[in-house]
Amino acid sequence: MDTNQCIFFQLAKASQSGTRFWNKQVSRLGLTAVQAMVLSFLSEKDLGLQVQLDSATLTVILDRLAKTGLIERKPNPGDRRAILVCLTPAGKEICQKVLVMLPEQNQAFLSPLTPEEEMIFRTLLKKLVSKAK
Amino acid sequence: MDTNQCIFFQLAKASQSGTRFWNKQVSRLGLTAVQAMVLSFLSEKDLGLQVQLDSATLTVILDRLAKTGLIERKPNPGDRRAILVCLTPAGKEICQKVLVMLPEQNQAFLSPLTPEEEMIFRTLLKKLVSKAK
DNA sequence: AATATGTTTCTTGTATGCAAGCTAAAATTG
DNA sequence: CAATTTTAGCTTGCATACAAGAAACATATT
Repeated sequence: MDTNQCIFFQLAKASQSGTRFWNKQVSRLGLTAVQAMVLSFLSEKDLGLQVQLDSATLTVILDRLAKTGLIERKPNPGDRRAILVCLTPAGKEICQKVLVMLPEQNQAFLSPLTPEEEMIFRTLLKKLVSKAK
Repeated sequence: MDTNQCIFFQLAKASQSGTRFWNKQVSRLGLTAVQAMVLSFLSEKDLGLQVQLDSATLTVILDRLAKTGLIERKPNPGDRRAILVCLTPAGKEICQKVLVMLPEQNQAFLSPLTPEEEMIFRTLLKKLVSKAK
């Protein structure tokens, strides 16, 4: 079997290609690809639980976002183990910009595919991952 | 736009899912996912140029493979800047096992898709990445 | 031959990603 | 209600990923 045909390899390279693409855009805001993603998740729900990031990874990313003054950790009144991750005013401002760029850059990256192909691709991607252990 | 629908995010998670899957298999050989991939590339051509890895990244990976005695760096007679990466006997042995596992585990990971869907998926994946900047 | 330019590898520094293990605080159970 | 188990976040240690740049060597040009 040709190693280039390895699906693990291909997915990794596709992911890297997408991350590089997205990274170029958000680096103008002083953010990394993952940081921008975390910010946009924060704008949706107050919790970063959707991020599917390891808690160890998320801790460090939040550290950096806190250091640059975009988020704040606040105590959670209902559960003293937990924290509330809140956007600062500066964080809200940048987050707005990210939310504008997100659909634009998704479109741009997906432009090699026709709308129909995009839909099929997204469907198959979801099907593949949802059943993976 | 729902951040979960972000293609960069989805590709990253699909890639991580695949890497975790493959990692579980090759960890029994004492290898990481990337190390196993590099070894299988070495078995094809003498050069690791197909790996599409940053030279900085590759250097460290080769360091680890050399430390565990699976590869050796040899001087390249034709170009004194370059090196030849060679499999040691131990490296060849493990590489054989990797090459057996590779198609098996590809099949296993892709099992949520029908053969037809798999073909479409691979085609679209290639189309997407080949035109990405 | 001497200079300029390009190439190959390595080094350094920064940023994820994850396993393993810790602590404090909940939630559960007897 | 006291003992056990679970959970949320953090720390540490290791393994990619990549930008930037250094060092050594090769190639092209003059």
